[in-house]
Amino acid sequence: MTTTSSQSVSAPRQARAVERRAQLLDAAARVFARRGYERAQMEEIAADADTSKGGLYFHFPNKEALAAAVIGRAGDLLQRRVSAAMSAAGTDPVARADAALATLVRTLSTHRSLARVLASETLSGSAAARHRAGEIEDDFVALIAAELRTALDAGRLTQLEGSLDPELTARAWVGLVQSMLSAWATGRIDAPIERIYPELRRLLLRSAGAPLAPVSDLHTTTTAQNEEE
Amino acid sequence: MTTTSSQSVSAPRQARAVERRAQLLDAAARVFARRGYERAQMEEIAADADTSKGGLYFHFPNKEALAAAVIGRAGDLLQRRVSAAMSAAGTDPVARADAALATLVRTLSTHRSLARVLASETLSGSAAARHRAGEIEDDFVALIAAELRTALDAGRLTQLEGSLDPELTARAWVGLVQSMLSAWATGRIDAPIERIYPELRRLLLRSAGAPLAPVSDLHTTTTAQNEEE
DNA sequence: AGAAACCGACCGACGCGTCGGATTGTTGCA
DNA sequence: TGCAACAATCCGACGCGTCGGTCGGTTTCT
Repeated sequence: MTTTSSQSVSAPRQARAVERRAQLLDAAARVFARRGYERAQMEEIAADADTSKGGLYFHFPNKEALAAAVIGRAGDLLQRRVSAAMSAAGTDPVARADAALATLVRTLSTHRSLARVLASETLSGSAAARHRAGEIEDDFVALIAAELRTALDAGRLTQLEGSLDPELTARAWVGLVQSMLSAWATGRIDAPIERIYPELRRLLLRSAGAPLAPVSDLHTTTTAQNEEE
Repeated sequence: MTTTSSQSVSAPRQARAVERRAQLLDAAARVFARRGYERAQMEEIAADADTSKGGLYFHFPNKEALAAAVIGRAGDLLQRRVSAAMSAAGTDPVARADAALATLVRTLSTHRSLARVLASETLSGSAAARHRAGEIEDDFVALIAAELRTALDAGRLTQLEGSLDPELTARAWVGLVQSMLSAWATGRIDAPIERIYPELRRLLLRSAGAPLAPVSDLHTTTTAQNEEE
């Protein structure tokens, strides 16, 4: 679990500035999502936020920092939502992992652009953003891996043959969720996530030999929903 | 299954030119892999192939066509290898799907740069290349989905609850393989594929309720290996 | 000789980041 | 309440480096 907050460069004091900054980040997320880092132009981001290049550069020193701020904020949002959902899910490791995945999917599916940005920024994107995106992913992997490990120790997972590697399995779970969401966000899958998710969840749980319907599936986590954004 | 061959623009008659073209594609694949489409410079690709920009432009009309040719060739290679492996695997659908996945992993793992290019080009990359990459992925999904469907009809898959969706499952399998390979190709996973693959395979088969060790696992497919590249 | 293949200086568009100057909001004081 | 002085925020024309692509000329085959 790496550092959580990402106040980026300087903490703006004036309330107006904070709001503006958020608007700019929203616009940047949209443009990065539909164009990718390299093709996104500062000009277009500014226009998308109803401001000018100068105004944009007043809040962010350069394109790279802007991208880093976008994925940083996305990471913070996910972090908060997921950890809230996990603690709300109680102590059963399978239930906790389940809740984490469900929250991840639900959050990203309600923010298509974030899903796209996170997906693409891991490979292309500026160095800083790429690094941060990797960190976020690693955090999730660690989170899931921990739950899998305790589930394993508690004998909650059916072992068909030699026990599974929690790290690798966690990495696989996260990777699968990422790739499905990315396919969905780019329209390569057109079905609604409501139909996709249960199936995805079943595949994941079965892959690890976890009991199938222990707790929450899709709408259970009504916790920690009313935040900003 | 979309068109298979991709002779790109014009079929060069002179033998030397064919070879040169292949060298250029190799270099392009390397550079695209380590820089991504946008950051890759024609100059660097040319240098990497021990030629000049002019020489490069003699064989390819522009950057976009070059990228399309790179992923086109990768797609053809995969297509050939995989279909050979599948028919060598006999008629059992699970064995065939298993062989397809194994070949996919083995081929891409021996061509790190192709793995990277395919992974990133799907999201960023030129329009043509992106489209072609999507086609390749869709072809594989269709291939696997077909096997899953017949396996399902033949009752070869354990149904724990409501039967699975072959398309979605296939999409998930391919997505998972892609994301693991991409993580491996970029060094986010450092373990050798020999260690990763068996675990990955187990996860995949278990996720669909397929019998675990029916046939080939890693070294079985000694078929259709000696080709170009 | 003629064609195929190659070279690399050069051109031009494009996009990031700058900067001098507007515009808007805030504060202190009469 | 009116208003100057100051700060915060915003504007957009321009500078300038960076490539993709061109083209006249050279080298290497056949």
